[in-house]
Amino acid sequence: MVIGTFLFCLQGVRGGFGVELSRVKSWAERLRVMLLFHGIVGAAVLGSELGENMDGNASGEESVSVDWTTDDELEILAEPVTSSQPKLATCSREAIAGNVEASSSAGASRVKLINHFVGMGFSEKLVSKAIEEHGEGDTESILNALLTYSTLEDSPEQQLSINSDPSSSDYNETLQEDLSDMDSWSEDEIESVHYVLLSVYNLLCEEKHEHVSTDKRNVVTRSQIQMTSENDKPVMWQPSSLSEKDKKLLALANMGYTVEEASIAMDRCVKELLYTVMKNDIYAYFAMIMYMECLEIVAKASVAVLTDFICAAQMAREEDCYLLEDDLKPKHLYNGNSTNKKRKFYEMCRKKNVIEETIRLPNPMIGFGVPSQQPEHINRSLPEVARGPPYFYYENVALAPKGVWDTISRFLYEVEPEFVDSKYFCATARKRGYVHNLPIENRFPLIPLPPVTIHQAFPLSRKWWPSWDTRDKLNCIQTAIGSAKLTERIRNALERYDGDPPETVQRFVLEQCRKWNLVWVGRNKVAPLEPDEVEMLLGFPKNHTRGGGISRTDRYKSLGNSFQVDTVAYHLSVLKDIYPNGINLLSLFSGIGGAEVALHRLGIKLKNVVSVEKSKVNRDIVKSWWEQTNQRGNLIDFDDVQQIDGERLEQIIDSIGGFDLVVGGSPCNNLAGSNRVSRDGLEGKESSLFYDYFRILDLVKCIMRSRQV
DNA sequence: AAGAGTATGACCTGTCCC
DNA sequence: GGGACAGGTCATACTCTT
Repeated sequence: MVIGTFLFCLQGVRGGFGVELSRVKSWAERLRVMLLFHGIVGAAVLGSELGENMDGNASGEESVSVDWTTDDELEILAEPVTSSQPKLATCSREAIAGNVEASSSAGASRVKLINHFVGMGFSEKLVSKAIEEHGEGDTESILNALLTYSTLEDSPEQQLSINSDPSSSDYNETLQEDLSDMDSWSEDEIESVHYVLLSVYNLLCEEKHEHVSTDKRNVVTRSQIQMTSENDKPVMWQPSSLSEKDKKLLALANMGYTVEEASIAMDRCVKELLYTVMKNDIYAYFAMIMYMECLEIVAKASVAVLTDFICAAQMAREEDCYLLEDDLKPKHLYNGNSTNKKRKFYEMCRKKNVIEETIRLPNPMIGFGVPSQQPEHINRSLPEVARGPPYFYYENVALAPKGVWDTISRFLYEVEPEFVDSKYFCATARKRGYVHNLPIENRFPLIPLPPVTIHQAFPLSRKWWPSWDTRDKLNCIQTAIGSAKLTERIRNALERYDGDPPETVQRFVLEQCRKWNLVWVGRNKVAPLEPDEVEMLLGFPKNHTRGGGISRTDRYKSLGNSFQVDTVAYHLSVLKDIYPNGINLLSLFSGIGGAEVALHRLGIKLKNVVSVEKSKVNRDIVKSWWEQTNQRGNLIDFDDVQQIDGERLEQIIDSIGGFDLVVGGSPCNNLAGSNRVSRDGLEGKESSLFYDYFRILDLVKCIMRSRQV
């Protein structure tokens, strides 16, 4: 049974090395099956989320438009629900539960209890037996009994008898197919896959021990695998399949490391990589991609890399504790010591070429060109799957933690991000990455061209601008402004001197001016930008965010989170010729409507705009702008991207005839360098909404494709 | 209660120098 | 090549004021 389940998964592992969507989707189901099978409740929730997130249908029904079951899944789903195999039971929990309910003559509570355990992956027969032995009241004893039964069934002899059971012939066929497929695997491939799956499994067991007592289950630990005496042979792992690992351990031992050190290092190598995958709140696609990366990395890991891990492990041991040994809370990845380790880990991997070279930011940051400058070489070829319609346009901060843009690009159909600093368009810097499938020829800028220097933007400030402040561009506009206390301190520091202040004072003042984007508004007086000045710099109409119940602080916040309109408009300008009659726009994370304003200013008619924005204040700003600009199209707004599921999208697409453009800049909170508290990367609370952008975009593509057929 | 003010680093990159 | 250094960053949590 266990062998079958693992082989079932292994087949997926092998198929999952690429990023082809159907394989990833297939994988999610496989992982869910594995997790459910092992009764790891919390992790199984993750597994089930994988499926739900993929078709955007939380009810668990298959979306018409998304076919994420591959042939082999369909085969398994078709298997009889009365099979005694937990693997089968987990494929359709609802179906099984219904079957159990219908066939059982027990009372309601008993049916519920049976459903509960069947839903965890145990067969109805075993569950009934366990309940009879332990009564309905003691669920823990029932669970332990079920786990014990499973352990007994896992022995090869038992496995044989189960497989010979006529009622499980379908399962038998599947298993044989899996086995035959394995014949074509290389030894290294099998070894790597075994090893990683084992690590995932053990890690899950460690993390979830509060739910399931591991000592009563057939958990094969690393120590068990290393046992070589006859009595201690692992139940489910053939020693031959681990020879490569043993060779590595031996090589490390020969280099003077103890077997324990080598073993721990190998464990940590995988655990470090897999840590992110194991958090329950992580989104499915990311988890799957990370998982596949782990497999690849470990498969490629050389002895030299592992020696580095031993060094890291030794260093870690000298310190208080290692995050993955003692505490698996996410925050530990982002505090002092662990971040250093993480960095060391990445550095080591990069040195050893274990991790592929990450996307690097261009210098100058002009993407595929800005009005005043063109890069020397443009190498742009879109993968077939990425081509529109619909066109898509995704934006986020360029200076995100390492690896974030690689992930974003990988999800968005392997399209290379275009990194552009808005200082080439206006008087303020704004380094952003844009992933889009738009043509890049024949772009044109918005007219009139905005001021591109501070003095052009704020001519009145020239009078007060000291010669030693050499700035001609402002830094990135953020969500908070410099305080009055700070500007007062600066004034006090400068008023002590008649002429130019000493260099130390100049340096202090300049540093603060750069940090807080202060401009000179009088003799010795600096001040933060006013909200309307920020609106102008970012390309919005004056007073765009003013009034209607929005506070000054909120204006800064909304503007700080917005697009730079001229930059975005330059990229979107190519749509004007493609859609002379206007476009249907899906705008996710609309904010104050940067994309809408850009398209409007380009003269591209907005036929139907579906706008999704959480902040009511921002939604009101867009609504107000929509009315003031006398738009003739329809503005439909939603407040949460997670409400947008396949069904709703189908309705919208059927009524408006499809989207021409899907725009979105997902939250950057957990990516932005200014965040000192929760710069958690793409898996952060807000920034993980990127996966909703991808989910919705992918749904739109699928639905529109299905409508064309 | 809402708005405004304030203190709170770390990560990443580029540059310089040895 | 690598170490030191400088600059820049779509923020957050708490406290104070109105």
